[in-house]
Amino acid sequence: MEESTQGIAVARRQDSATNSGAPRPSHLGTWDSGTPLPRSFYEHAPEIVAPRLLGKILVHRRNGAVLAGRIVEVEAYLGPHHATPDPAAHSHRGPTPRNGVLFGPAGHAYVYSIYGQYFCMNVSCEPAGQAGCVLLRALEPVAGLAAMARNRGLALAEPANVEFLRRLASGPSRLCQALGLARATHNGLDVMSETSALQILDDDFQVREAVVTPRIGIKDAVDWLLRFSLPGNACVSGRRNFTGNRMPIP
DNA sequence: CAGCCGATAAGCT
DNA sequence: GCTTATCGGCTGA
Repeated sequence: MEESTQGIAVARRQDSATNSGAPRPSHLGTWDSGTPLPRSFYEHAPEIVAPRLLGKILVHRRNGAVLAGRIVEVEAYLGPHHATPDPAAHSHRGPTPRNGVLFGPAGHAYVYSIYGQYFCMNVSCEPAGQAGCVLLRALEPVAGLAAMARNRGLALAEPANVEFLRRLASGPSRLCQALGLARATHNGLDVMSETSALQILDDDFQVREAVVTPRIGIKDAVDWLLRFSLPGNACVSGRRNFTGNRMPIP
């Protein structure tokens, strides 16, 4: 599989059987499995882990149902141990009841409520004691689209079109709503556990480059280049015209 | 399409 | 008391 050059990430695994290799959305492709990443994957600085998470699969299993999407947009938030502390990070004033998960071991979900009505999900990075994390900002849905639409209060579009896919999980709180994630049920879960309801899986989808831009919706450190997205992917949140540069995945 | 605005409550000072 | 890592609806161009 490869990253796409237009619109949506592309699954080529089945293309040879059905057409001449034209790009097609990966939700029509064959995502069916994958393996959790090792703990060591998460035990690096968030600005390294964040771009590496692009293309990985976030899976929520609930009552036999599988809701999943490919990660297409992330942001890094630096822990207070960093040389220049990150004023936009929840952890920047040290541990509190809310952000405790961030100071624990790497590879755990930090789910918090925001604006009284939404949730956002991060993955903790770095060894215990260091509170770097990666905010998951957008998915390209690959499984459980009908359930996601229901969770989001949207009408199911069949066959799925790009605008429908985009509305499902393009935004950090849309993502949580689509997958049914909440602080009470998912904060602190280990995303690399084989038995966890919430996992991040690697299915060998290859990503070579990321677009780098400033982070969204923050007031401090607005010029830090810590937002990473899949080049040209339609499910990335916000405006489609990026002014960011491309960088190789570290 | 870009920009503004209100909803709504946990979390922290 | 004040802020907030958002979203969706509305306005105006």
